Amino acid sequence: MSTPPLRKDAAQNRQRIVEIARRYVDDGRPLQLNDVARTASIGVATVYRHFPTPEALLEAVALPAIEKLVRRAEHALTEVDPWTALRDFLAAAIEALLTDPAVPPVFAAATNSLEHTGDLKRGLATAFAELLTRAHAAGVIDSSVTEADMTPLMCGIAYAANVHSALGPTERATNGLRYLNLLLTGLYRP
Amino acid sequence: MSTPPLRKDAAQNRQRIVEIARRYVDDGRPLQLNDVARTASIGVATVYRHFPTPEALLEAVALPAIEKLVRRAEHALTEVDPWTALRDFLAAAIEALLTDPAVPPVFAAATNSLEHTGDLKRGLATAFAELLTRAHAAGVIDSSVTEADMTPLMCGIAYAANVHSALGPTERATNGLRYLNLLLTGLYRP
DNA sequence: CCATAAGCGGATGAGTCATCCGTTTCAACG
DNA sequence: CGTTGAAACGGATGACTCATCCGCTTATGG
Repeated sequence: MSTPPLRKDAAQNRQRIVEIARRYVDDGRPLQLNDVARTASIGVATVYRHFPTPEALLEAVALPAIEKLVRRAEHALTEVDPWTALRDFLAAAIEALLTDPAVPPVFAAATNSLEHTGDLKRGLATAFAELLTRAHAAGVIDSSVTEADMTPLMCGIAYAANVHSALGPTERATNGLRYLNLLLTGLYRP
Repeated sequence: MSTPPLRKDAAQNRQRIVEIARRYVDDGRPLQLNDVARTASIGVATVYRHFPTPEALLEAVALPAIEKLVRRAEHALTEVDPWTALRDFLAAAIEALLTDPAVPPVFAAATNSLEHTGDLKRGLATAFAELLTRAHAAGVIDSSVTEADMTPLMCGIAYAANVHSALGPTERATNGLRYLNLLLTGLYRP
């Protein structure tokens, strides 16, 4: 599975493509590979070689945000109170989903369909599972909720916050956190 | 605003188009107007004349389900206990969203962009508002939740239940109701 | 039965997508 | 250094989707 390191020019092109793609995502423009290639003044084939599909490119764009979230998860695992740990991590996840438009599709995609972020997402799932196990053991959350529910629920909250396309980023973030609080209230068992 | 009645052949074609489109939706095939036209053995232009965009066609497909939900809302308004009324109606909404794949996009779309279901959706919003007002007055739900939150939250739950594309319809419905219950627990103020 | 407006259909041009293959560039090695 | 082969490049191209336009057909009501 080990890939030989990219040639210098290839690495440069790859990075440039991701940078351009990031702008597309931030501006809400559709991520069309031909279009990205033209903007980057790079041959279409080069773009397709690096990223066979728009999803693959989007993954690369979302990578830093996902990595950051993984670090947050690791940090959450050092928190002693299971409820606080879970709550803080979920808030971080919602923040990532609402802050970076590249994140939700990657988060929602099936893990095994992902080339670049598959491992990271599996890591997140493990962290989720651990946080949930602790919370269950402490008896602070609804016992019927499993790890398999968490990603969908987070995506659902982010989706709900984004449905009002008229709202600005700030209101959407606020709504996302409000919705998360409703869910947390529903989960909590004092 | 009153439209003269359609000519007989036109009405027939329209109905046929919607029927074919319904199959597409049920099978999860993308609703491409050219494609629908060919399947229906009807000229492309005819389809475009009746439904300028795929969204418009989807609306027509979703119409019966939305009408049914409106009737449910009216029924809920006759229930005396505000909490029961709200809960039952929300369950009906989730059921509609999860049962009919045509419903979620229509539900999530901005009301004012809709040709056929705009009035119905406004009616639903009014019913929602009334149910919420009663629940607030009775002090049984979180006071910060407004009518504007309800549609997004319902869409979010439906979305969460559908993220696991691997699951069958039954499991998805079950999960949707579980998620709704979590939300309801979070909303409830005893 | 006729006139006419409403409706029909499919050919077509604009636009997007992704592949193929001849050319160029990098980097390892003598 | 110069050579060489593999790696990477690029853009022309054919397949495909989209939606419009306009000449033809059919329902309807007088």
